[in-house]
Amino acid sequence: MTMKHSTTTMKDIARQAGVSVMTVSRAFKADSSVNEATRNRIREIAEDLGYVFDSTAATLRTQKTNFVAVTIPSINNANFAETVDALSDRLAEAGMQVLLAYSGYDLAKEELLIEQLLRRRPEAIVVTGGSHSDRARRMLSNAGIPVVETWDLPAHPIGHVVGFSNAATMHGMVDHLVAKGLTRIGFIGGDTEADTRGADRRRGYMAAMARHGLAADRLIDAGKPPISMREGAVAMGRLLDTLPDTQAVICVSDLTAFGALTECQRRGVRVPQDIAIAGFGAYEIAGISHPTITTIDPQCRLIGTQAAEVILQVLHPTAGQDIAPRLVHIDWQLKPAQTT
Amino acid sequence: MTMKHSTTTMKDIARQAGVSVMTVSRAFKADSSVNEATRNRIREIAEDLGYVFDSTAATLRTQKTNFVAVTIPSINNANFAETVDALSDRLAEAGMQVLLAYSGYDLAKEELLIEQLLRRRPEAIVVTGGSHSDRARRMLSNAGIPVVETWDLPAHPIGHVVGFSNAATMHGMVDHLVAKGLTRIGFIGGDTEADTRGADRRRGYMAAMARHGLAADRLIDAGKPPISMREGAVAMGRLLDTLPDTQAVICVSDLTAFGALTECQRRGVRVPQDIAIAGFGAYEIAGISHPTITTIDPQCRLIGTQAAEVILQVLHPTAGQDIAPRLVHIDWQLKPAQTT
DNA sequence: GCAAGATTTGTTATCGTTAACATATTTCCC
DNA sequence: GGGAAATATGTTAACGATAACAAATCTTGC
Repeated sequence: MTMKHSTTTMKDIARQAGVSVMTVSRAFKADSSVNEATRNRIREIAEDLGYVFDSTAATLRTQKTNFVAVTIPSINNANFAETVDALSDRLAEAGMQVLLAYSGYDLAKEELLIEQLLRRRPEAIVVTGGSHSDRARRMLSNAGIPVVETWDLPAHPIGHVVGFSNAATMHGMVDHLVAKGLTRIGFIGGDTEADTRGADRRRGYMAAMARHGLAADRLIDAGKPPISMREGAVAMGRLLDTLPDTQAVICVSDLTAFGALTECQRRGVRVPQDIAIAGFGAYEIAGISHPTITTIDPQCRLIGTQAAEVILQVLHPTAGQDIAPRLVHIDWQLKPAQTT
Repeated sequence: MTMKHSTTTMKDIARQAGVSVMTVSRAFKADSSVNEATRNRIREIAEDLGYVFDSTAATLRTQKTNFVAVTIPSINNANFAETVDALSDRLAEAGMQVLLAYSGYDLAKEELLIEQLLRRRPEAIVVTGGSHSDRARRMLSNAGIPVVETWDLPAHPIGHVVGFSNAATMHGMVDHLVAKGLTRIGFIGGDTEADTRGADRRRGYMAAMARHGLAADRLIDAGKPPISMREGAVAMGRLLDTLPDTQAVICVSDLTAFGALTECQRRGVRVPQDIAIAGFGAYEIAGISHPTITTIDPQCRLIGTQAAEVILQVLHPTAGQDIAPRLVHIDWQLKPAQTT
């Protein structure tokens, strides 16, 4: 219980305990051979001095940081939060931590983040999506650590992949709606450039409509991602104003979809009788709103645990395991709205 | 464009450029005196070798990490996400990064996180809430860095505080409902131990009811936090089953409140005519659901920017500024539901 | 052309920890 | 009781960067 501990080091403890610094170091390692009495004495003195282990120094010497860097587009997104949560949980079991950074759906910012993260020498890096700036791709390739791209199936993966085809989910969704006899189907999404996964879904919608011989011309651009509930409501208003005969609308996310739903409720448009509403992400709200929202469950947590699994396998390969890039396909599921 | 860069260091660049390591180091610092031609040559070689600066080593030597540690209860919470986002933005302007960790509403886990974070030698640490384990408090006090407690007004602050009284917000809410002539007011919240802010709100509700001479006996325990929408719906079901004459219900968060709202809709209970619903947090859903939800806006982003401001002031005190612990009061606001 | 000052580069030591090796002490078995 | 094995501790050097100081090179004005 002294003050000014900011600078307490193993040296101080060693002096006080009358041992060498190395013995102190060993006293903190579980498996090392130190006399039990000595170890306890050292631990006590450390506690007393308010000692906090300096992992910076240890990292420099051992070249092991024991953390995995993760980039996501937004911190305020339940989908990515679940993936990160599952990832952290699984990695924590292996004694590793996650260092999280978010890009704000901006590839230039992502590039910057990746550089900053790599400077801290992570053991592996997980990025969301398969679109990155050229320099970001180069840095990732050269980093000499496992790279996992998630939430996407990039055409030219950098390293490992744990994801699904966003476009394919929209094929599934369009098929589902068409099977219900709906043909005049719209799409509410964001600015194509920024949210690459959203853009993929939009393309998937268009391709799927074409496959059914239907016009994919009921596209509402709701601005820069992420598209909020409010923007979803505004977009729905525009759709109802301009194309009132629309029978169904697919939204880029469940939050957008919920906003759209509330706009219908405000206008007295009945859902799903007058218009069906679908989203993406299997957010809690999709299953509990009244009425519920048809959605795609991308299995957020599974993406996280699988990414962790890939990392652990590649970092600690057991005999006979190849070190080839992994490509893990995540099976998304369509969850229809409850027809109560 | 060589391979195996995992170990490229300034030494390698120095050798290739025919200069000393120190010159390489200087070539990466903006203000240092290096011949422009030399600097460019070094930068080129670095790029060529795929060099990535090793901040671990720099940190050890300079004793500056340039990051602030932050703990929040949950990563999947828009309120905390906004606070962290605002905090990051402001700190980024000053060239600092945020290292985020979440405790899962578990004080034992928070203690562990705090220790792990301090080992990385942050310049400052921001924690959510004012309740911590004894050892956590001790570690924070002894850390020798600025400590900011947020989202609360602790009776015995560790260092600086940027927050508000959760109990006071509930006084405001009860007053608001009573002013509308409602007296049979319930509360849906979580397990008292785990979510200390939620517990404070619950206590605030009870005190406020007592102040009005009303019975605070319509308490529904919705389980372990965070209380989801679904749990809110279930809790509302129990309230309607057991105390159908309840006129208003305050929920521990807007998400809980929305779940409660949907349960009313499923049962044909009219909101707000039959029962009024209030929440907490000014989540987007509170303002857009149909009907909207009365809520408390705790000014999440302001908490973040103010916390950043405190940290920057304390870390770089300008002449004449005291270094006394700051106590920043955040003015929450009650946002009534729209009466359309 | 030369001293004084400015600019550029180099040398050495160091941050706090730990791997690798060396040495001292204890245990244990025949 | 002697020596091999096991246990406990110490010494040295290193991880990759940079602060502090030293030295070399270049400007500049008279």
